[in-house]
Amino acid sequence: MSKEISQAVIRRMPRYYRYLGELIDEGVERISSNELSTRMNVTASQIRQDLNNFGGFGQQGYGYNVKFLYEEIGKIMGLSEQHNIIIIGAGNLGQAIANYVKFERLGFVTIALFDVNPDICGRTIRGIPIMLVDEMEDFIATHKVDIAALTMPKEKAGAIAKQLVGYGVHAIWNFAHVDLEIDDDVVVENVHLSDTLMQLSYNIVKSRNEKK
Amino acid sequence: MSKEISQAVIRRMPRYYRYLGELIDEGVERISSNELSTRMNVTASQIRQDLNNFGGFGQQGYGYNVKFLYEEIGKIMGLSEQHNIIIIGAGNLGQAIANYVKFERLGFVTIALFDVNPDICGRTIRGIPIMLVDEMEDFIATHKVDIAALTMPKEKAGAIAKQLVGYGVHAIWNFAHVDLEIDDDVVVENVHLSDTLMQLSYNIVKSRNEKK
DNA sequence: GTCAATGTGTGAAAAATTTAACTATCTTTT
DNA sequence: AAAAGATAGTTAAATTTTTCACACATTGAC
Repeated sequence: MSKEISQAVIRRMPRYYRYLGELIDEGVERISSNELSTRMNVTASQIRQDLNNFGGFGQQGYGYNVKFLYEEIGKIMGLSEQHNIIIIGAGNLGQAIANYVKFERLGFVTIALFDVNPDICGRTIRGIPIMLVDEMEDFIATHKVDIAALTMPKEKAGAIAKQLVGYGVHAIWNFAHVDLEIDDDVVVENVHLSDTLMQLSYNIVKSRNEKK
Repeated sequence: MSKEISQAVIRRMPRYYRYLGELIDEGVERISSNELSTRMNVTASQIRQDLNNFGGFGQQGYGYNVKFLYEEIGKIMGLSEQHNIIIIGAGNLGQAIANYVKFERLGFVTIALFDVNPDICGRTIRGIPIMLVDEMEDFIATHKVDIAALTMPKEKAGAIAKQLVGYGVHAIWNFAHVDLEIDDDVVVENVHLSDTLMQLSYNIVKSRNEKK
C-alpha cells in the first residue's frame, strides 16, 4: 500500500507548479532545491522532502529539470486529463468562474451553468450555456461531469449537493458557506471567502498591535 | 510578550464562529466542547486547546455560553470594528465580491471599485461607485481604506500592490495568482482559486484509485 | 447542604511536520 | 581519467501540532 500523503504537502504542490511554470517562461532549464527555495521563501529541505513523497525527480549534482518536474507535478495533481465543470448558481461568482479562461489551461473546462432564474436561462457565457436547474439531471446523464461548483446561497447548497451526488457527481468545489454532509467517496473542496477575510482581519489587528 | 498563535489555529476560528452563529440561530444557549466536537467533526480537545489560546471562555460543569463565545471570537478576529474594502479590478470577480452582502454583516464594507476600463467607470454596484484606477490615490487619501482586494490579472497585481502600499494601504486580499513581494508590515491573504481546483483534482484521482 | 455528574483548563504524551545533517551520486573541470 | 564540486535523496533531530488524561471547579438533583 502506498503511504498517505498529507494534505499539507498537497496544498504546497500548486505553488511549486506555478513557480516551475514561471521558470519555464524564463527559459530556465534546471534548478536546484536550494535556488528554488530562495525564490519561494521556503527551505530547500522541505522542497526535497515534498517532492520525494512522489518519487525522485532530481539528480545529484545536477538539480531538477524544470520542464520535467513541471510535467510530473501536473500528472501528480491530475492535470493530465480534462476535468469538466458545471457551475450551479449563475450569479456573479458563478459567472466570474465561468469567465476564468486560465482554468482551461490547467484542464478545467466549464461546460454549463445552472440557475433557478428562468430569465437568464438560454443565455451563454463564452459560449457556455446557462440552463435551468431542472435540466441538471438530464445534462449530467448525457455529459461527462467531473466537478460541480456550488455558487448558490448556502441555504440551497446542501440539497443541491445531495441531488448532484445522486446524479453521479463525485467532486464538489464548494463556495457556499456551509459544510456539506456527504458520502465519503465524494471529494469536497471548500472555498470559504469570508473565512479568508476573517483571517486577514485577525492579522491586521495583530500586525497593528505588534507595531505597538 | 504574548505567545504567537499559530496560523493553523487562526484558520480554524472562522469555522467555530460560523457554527456558533448557527447555534445562536437555533436558540441554543450553551454547549460543551464535546457536543460541539460532534457537530463539527473535530476533537473536543482541539476545541478546548484552540480556545484556550485566547483565554478561558468556558466554565467547568457548564460548557461554553454560545452567545458570549461567539462575540469573543468576533472580537479576537477583529470583527468588532468596520473594515472598509476597495476592490481593484471591476471584472466579474470584483463585481461578485462587491455584491456579496454577507461580508457586510461581518463588518467588511466595500466602498469603491477601481478599473482601468473607462467604459464601466461611473457605474455603480449596489450604490458602490466604480472609478478609474487613476483616482485611487486621491480616494485613499480622503477615505478610510483598510483592505484592498486585488482582482485584476496577475501581470498588473505586483505594480498595483506596490502603489497601494505607497498610498498607505496595509492589508491586501489577493486574488491574483502571484506571490506579492511586499514589506513585512503589510498583511497579505492570498486566495488562489486555481490552487484549490488542483487540490480538488488531486483528491479526485486519489479517491478514484482508492476505490480500486 | 450534600453528592454525583458534568465538563473545562491544562500538563503531558503522541503524532505529525519541518528542519538539519549526512551520504551517495552525478557533473564539471583539469 | 581522476579529482573536486554540487546537490538530490534520506536518515535523524527538532519543532509544532494534536490528542490524551485527569484534577478540580461548577452545576443540578434530592
